[in-house]
Amino acid sequence: MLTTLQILSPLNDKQKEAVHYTEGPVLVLAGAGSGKTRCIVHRIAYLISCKKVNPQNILAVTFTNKAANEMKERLKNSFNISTYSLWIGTFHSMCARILRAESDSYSKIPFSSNFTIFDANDQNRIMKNVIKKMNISDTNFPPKKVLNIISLQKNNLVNYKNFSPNDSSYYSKIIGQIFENYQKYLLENNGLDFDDLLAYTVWVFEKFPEILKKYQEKFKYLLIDEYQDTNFAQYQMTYLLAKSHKNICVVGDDDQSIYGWRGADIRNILSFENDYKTTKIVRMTQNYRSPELVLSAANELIANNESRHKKELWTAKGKGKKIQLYEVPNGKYEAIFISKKIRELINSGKADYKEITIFYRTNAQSREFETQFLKDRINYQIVGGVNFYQRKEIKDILAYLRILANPSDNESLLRIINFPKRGIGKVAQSKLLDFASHKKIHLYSALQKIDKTSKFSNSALKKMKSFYSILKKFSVKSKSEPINKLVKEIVAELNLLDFYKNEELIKGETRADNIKEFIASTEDFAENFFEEFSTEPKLSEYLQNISLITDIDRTDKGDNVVSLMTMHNAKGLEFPYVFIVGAEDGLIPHTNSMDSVSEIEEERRLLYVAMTRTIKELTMSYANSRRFFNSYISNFPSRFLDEINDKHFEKFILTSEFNKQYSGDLYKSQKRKTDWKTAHNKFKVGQRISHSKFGQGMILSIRGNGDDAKLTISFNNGELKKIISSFVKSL
DNA sequence: CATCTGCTGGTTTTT
DNA sequence: CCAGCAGATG
Repeated sequence: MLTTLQILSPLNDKQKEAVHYTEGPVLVLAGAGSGKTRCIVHRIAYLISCKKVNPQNILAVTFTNKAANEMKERLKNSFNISTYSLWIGTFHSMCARILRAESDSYSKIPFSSNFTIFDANDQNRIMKNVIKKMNISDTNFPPKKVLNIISLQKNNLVNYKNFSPNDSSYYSKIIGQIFENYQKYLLENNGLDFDDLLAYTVWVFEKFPEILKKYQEKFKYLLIDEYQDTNFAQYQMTYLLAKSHKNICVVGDDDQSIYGWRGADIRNILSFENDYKTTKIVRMTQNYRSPELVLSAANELIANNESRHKKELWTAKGKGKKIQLYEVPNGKYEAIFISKKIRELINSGKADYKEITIFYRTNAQSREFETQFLKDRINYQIVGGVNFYQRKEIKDILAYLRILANPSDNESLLRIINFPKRGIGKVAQSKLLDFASHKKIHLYSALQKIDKTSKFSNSALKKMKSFYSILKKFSVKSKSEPINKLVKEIVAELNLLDFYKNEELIKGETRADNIKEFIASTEDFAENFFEEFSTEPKLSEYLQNISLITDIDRTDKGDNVVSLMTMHNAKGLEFPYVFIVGAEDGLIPHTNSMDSVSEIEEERRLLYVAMTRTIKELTMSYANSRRFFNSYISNFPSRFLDEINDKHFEKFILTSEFNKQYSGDLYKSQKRKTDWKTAHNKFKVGQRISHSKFGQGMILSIRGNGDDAKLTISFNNGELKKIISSFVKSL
């Protein structure tokens, strides 16, 4: 146990205040690099060591599982605190845990504790089927768009029963019906999507006061990190938990709110003091991370936002180097020259791979860097992007595991009923589906119950029986054997490694490698689990942990590599050498996020977040031309660059040098005719319009500027069309 | 019933 | 440019 002095002395006055003030509501407005994480860790240590608070009475919510793990490590290593009974995790993981704990004790909760968590891929598949079954066209109701709408509803605690859009259009009515069918399908599968984890937890708290009371009493001290990125469901959840004791400490920075599009509401942090009358506010404005030139550039940029708490970060660090700003001819050359710069940093001994990072706005931008880095032998790693656990070969194995844990999970069963190929094709599958729905049972038990009286051919019957017996065998093993052993046996029994070796050479090989890595990861998991709980993890323990793990959480291997990631994934991280690429109008701010002030402001915050990750040197670049599918587009430098005084930059133009090397092809692109300063859209998303031929409708999205803008419109007759803006009149 | 092929459409950001 | 998918073929 450490003394109060030992915990507080490394902190500055503001940080001390935030740690010290443990009773009642506290709002910590912590600017970028001001020691936010440190503050939370020390506060937890202070509560446990000095205030003698039982660790099981503390709940700390972080934005990623990675952040949670880092906090646990720091508590263990720096303060010798056991994190065994401490709840530290994301909202989603905490909700999953609560729902698994409570759902079996209450028959009114419409799912049971072994529920499957469906990820974005599953959601897509499911939504496609729902729409198909309803006999509506998926061009009028694109699954992803519909899912997006439903997601926002759920985050605002709207379910299909109380879904009542303010317009009574055909479009909205159908959305309501899709919502209902989708949700019912999830529950039939005993499955939840990400948003359900939040929404059902709030629902449970409100519906069963005794459950709420239990958690209110358990979590006497709440800490919420990144509060600026909470949505209404998360807001309501914390409000309910804090209601009785009000020992709630939220930490955040309105300037770093970058998830508005996901339902996050910046007002949650801006109006915290109104929600809790006796709020103690701590403002932390000293930045310990960035050199002065970088910080003041970021300050200047963010000062252009209207809706924010006014504040200016300062640093005691030296001036540092100017931001290097490069104009390059195109995306390919951007990668070539950055690769060169990185090579120089490494060879000169100035930096190690792991001290360098590249931030971009869209995942697609990573490709050019990957190819170039492979050529130049620069070790790199993509953080985020296509999730390891979402790869086909991994999801197939996971589907086996899921069906064993949750026999109602038809979705997973259908995924593997004919994988690897065992001769159960479309026809047999649809017969099985009919049989199951007729008997009102799920597919797994349908497999068990089919017999000669049902209309299956003898051979189909035999194949399905044998599939059932395989599952049955695994199922028995899953109850006694640890997860790592089970996975190994499944892979062996299905002969997956050989299967992939026979596939196309490169693809098959990486797939086989991924499976091996997956097996290794289950072994790691089992080992860690045993260390912590002194017992071997079974299937259910594994699935509960794995379903919410994302790639960002997995990157802790400490490899010495350059990190590539989106600006969104950069949140909470820091690197000595930062490269921000694609600083262009159209990328940041993104074309799809530039038709309202609030969208532009969020884009500005995103760039602000990216810039303030810098510990030593910041380099930015923009390209004149960029590959877009199979054509080229020309972008202007980001308007945000104009908002920063030139004295912060050292500018380079690489165009002329480049023209000599690469003439021809790459320069066929035409310059965009409109200047962003004058370009504007007369239409807004959500606006109602009319068209001479198709009648009235509502704008769902806008692409491009001015009269050339392409509008996606849902017309009242149910059709979805893409129309050039000049053919449309506002109502 | 499985496999092959040619077409389409998708790129904003993610727990 | 590429993955995923519908429809034709063996």
